[in-house]
Amino acid sequence: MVSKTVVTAFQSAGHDHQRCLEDALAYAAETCARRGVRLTRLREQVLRLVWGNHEPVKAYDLLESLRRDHEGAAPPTVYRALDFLLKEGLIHRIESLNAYIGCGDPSSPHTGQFLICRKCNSVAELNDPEIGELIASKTKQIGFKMDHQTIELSGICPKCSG
Amino acid sequence: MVSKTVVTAFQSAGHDHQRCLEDALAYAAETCARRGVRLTRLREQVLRLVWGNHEPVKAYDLLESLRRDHEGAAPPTVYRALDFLLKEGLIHRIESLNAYIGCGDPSSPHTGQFLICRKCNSVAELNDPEIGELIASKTKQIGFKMDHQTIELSGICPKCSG
DNA sequence: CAATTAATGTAATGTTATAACATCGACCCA
DNA sequence: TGGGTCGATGTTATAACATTACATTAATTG
Ligand SMILES: [Zn+2]
Ligand SMILES: [Zn+2]
Ligand SMILES: [Zn+2]
Ligand SMILES: [Zn+2]
Repeated sequence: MVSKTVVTAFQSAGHDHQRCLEDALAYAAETCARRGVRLTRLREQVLRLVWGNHEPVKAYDLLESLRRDHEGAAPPTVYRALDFLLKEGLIHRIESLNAYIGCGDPSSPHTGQFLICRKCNSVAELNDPEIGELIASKTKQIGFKMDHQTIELSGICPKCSG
Repeated sequence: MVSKTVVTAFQSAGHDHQRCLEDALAYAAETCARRGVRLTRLREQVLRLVWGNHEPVKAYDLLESLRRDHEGAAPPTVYRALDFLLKEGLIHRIESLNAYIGCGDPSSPHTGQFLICRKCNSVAELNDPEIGELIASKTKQIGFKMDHQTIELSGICPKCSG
């Protein structure tokens, strides 16, 4: 998969999410295999839950879902899986929501630029190099050595404003 | 005060923070008076504590400080004051740190772009129109009606890398 | 098959934030 | 000046988010 500016678009009505989900899981499995890290049953299940839709998911909601077929799940169960998935770039954390969302392109590490619809809660992810580079150059000008960007944009998505 | 790109710079060694603090408080008082809102003793005290230095401050640290001369302070005491100060644009919330920092230019509402040093914890605030407008134009292109930006950049400040 | 390390289980606790209702105090207007 | 109104604060409890610490189990390696 080649790097793209719109990593995950706002989804249209006809979106085949079952397919979208299975693709993401297959791609994650492949990515982990290539890297020699273990996408265990538990981690895969959490990833599947995060990918349940295109909305950010909260840790304790994941915990509740997880408990449906994983009786002993506790907060560390979820947070450890999330830490792994974050580290491998399979999901992103949305700081302004304390929530997590699947990444459509874990091939190369990136921080992403998130468009969050405050009406329907859906999220699109950009990885726009112009934005990243403009910010990098502006911060460099004032002597700042940037190593991470958090960019979260709140508003109304095309579907909700249409 | 005219709008500036670097709202709050990284501070140099000789920085007269006492002066900086008093200016900010005076400016806040003036701004509130102009708007007809009440910068009460409590709110001013919280603002003073947030402006204690150029590092983000956590709500429960504020609470602890506040209790030194305000015996009955409880979480709502702090959070209500913070809500007021946020609404009036006198402080900003740093989402990635769950912390709060004074705004050097509350004259016009803005969201700010924060440079956060992960070594010394100091923060600089930009309000760079090029960044804001590039992001606005990119998001508009895909039909997103943006109404709020969260931009938080982590790295090493000039003082710490020098 | 032991030894080692990674992953998960389990209990407790720490940290951040809000809800709900009571009281107080500033301000306005008879 | 007294009473009404509304914004601000007090107070108690709890919700929501996250980590520590230590025990146990599973995978990997020699
Ligand atoms: Zn989908
Ligand atoms: Zn991504
Ligand atoms: Zn200062
Ligand atoms: Zn500001």
